[in-house]
Amino acid sequence: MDWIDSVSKTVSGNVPVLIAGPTASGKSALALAIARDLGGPIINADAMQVYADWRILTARPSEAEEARHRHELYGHIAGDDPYSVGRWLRDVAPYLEGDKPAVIVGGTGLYFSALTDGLADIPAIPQSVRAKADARLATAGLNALIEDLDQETRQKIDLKNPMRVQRAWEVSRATGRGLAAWQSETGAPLLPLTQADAFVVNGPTAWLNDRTEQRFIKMLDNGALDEARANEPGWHAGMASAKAIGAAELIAHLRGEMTLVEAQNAAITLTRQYAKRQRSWLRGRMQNWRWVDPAAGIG
RNA sequence: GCCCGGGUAGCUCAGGGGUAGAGCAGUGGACUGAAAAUCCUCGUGUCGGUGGUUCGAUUCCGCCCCCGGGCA
Repeated sequence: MDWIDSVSKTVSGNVPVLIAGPTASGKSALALAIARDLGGPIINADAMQVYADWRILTARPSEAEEARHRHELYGHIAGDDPYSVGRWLRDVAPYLEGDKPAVIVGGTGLYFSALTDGLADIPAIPQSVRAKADARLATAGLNALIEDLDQETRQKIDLKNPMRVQRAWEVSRATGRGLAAWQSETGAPLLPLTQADAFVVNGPTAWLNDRTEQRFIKMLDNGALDEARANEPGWHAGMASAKAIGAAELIAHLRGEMTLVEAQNAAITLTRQYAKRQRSWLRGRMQNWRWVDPAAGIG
């Protein structure tokens, strides 16, 4: 009996199953086994796998896999359509109701935390406000954005982080209220942790790093370059799906700006760094989840 | 064999008589709508070896070893 069977046995079958973990940890295989047992759909909780254009590069389930079992929220968003945690929460909500429990699996810690801890009910920010923020940042600088914030928000966020500052600025500009005020009114979560079977799949760093490397090589074998070739014509670095690790590198290679080996090495390093950030999030915020180590057996 | 350049952190390299520093990699962390994003923290290493000069050498000098390039 392998680790997947061991873990599957501990699932109650009455509540949704959550499976988080760093890339290449083996969480998809666990999700498939559990979903088959329970009969419910597999729901994506990965910020990049929602995009349609990089199936191979983002390690999305193949068409064959999707034919074998029901998968939702995979590749349902166009690559140039900005997505967000908020949209994801609205997307998952219907699947929490089914009579057969859903298995929600992915590597985006923020999505899971928003699901089980709640997310402030802030209206969507119009593109025009994002554009204004971009312009102000470019011409007046980060400090100008910071000066526009209310005191409470200024104390709450990381002022050295341009994205956090810009987000706060956009919220205040678009809604007339500070981000901190909104967040202090965060409502109850859609799915409290107590009403789910939650697992973190994680192995030793060296084991994970090795799998990360093997997996990228496998992606190339599976046609990642053809995928890049297909995406190249309309591709631009600013589009939402361009953040998929390896996308910019493969495109650069196709355009003759780097060798395939360079592209591969860069992508592998980027993936390793990403997995480290994932581990950091999981260790910090998923202490109450059940930790499973595929390299050692059940945790 | 001779001449020139170089041998300094895992890698690429800067520095320079008072025992050394950046970038990258790596580490730990933060993160409530861009999150595969974004941001913060952490740098002792026989400064190739060995003799000498000096109060003191990784830094100057001699010899040796290795790597480039050039001349034969």
